[in-house]
Amino acid sequence: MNSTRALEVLKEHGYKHTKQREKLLTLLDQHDDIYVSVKQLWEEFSEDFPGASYDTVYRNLYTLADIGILETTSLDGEKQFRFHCDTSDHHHHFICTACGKTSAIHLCPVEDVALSLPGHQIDNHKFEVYGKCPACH
Amino acid sequence: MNSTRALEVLKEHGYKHTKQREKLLTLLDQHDDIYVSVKQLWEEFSEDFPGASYDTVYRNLYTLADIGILETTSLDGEKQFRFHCDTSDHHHHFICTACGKTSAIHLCPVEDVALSLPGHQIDNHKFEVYGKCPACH
DNA sequence: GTGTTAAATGATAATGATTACGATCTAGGA
DNA sequence: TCCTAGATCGTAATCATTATCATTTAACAC
Ligand SMILES: [Mn+2]
Ligand SMILES: [Mn+2]
Ligand SMILES: [Zn+2]
Ligand SMILES: [Zn+2]
Repeated sequence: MNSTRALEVLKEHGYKHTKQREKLLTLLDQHDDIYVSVKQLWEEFSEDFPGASYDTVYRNLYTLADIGILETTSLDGEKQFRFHCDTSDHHHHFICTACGKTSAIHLCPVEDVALSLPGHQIDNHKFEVYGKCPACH
Repeated sequence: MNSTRALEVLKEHGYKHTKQREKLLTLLDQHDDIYVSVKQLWEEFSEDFPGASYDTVYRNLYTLADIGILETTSLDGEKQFRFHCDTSDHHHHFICTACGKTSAIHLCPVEDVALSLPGHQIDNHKFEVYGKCPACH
């Protein structure tokens, strides 16, 4: 996923094309494969839009996540955002706790787990590996 | 882990035996294998200690987690606590989103993942499966 | 291009979880 | 019993998230 495609998806969902959304998507493009917090995006956003409402950044990030453009995780009780992966296969991520950079993990144990939990209805799951990426350690 | 053993561990770490801590551990005993929020524990706690400080419950839960008596997770941005499992084997949990009840998952993919991530330093990982337990669905 | 309108933004405040702090109380040892 | 470090209480600060409403603007019809 990238900002150009994201603007199309926004339009498909009936959302307007605003300067603010374009800027936000550009920022997300610059953090490719990296989880970024609302606060950091708002700070970078504010350089172009001084006095921008925090809520505008916050609300748009949640909108983008809602329609599948972004994916999210929570680190230290703070929500983080990044473009949704393009690959069609189900996978998970290694997340660098220093820079937020992610690496794909093409291995998911949830199918095997389901077999070992008879009577349980599995709705979703979370598998994340944390550490330092090659550049950070 | 249970309240009796927990009181011993507290003493081993130089913490005092207080009525409040005893009550808190009793409450945790009553929620065996179930994740409970600070708020819920504080409400139950307040029945015996009207006007109890929220901070007392909160601080003690974090103390107990620090010294390995409790384990924690975060659901909807709210921290949840339960007694640490007695089993010595590394494992993960299915968590019922209706009642908090957990079931052990004796399967961890992190070793295999490490092999597929050369150059990455792996510090920790999270694997949780969510859904409805047999009693709730 | 002009006007219309629903959506988006800005400004600000409310909420809820977490954390901090000083005064008071108390467990546990001398 | 007395002393004191640690624990609790009462209260407030902090931080992320969410809500509200007046103002602005993108998209569309004319
Ligand atoms: Mn990916
Ligand atoms: Mn367990
Ligand atoms: Zn998976
Ligand atoms: Zn594991």
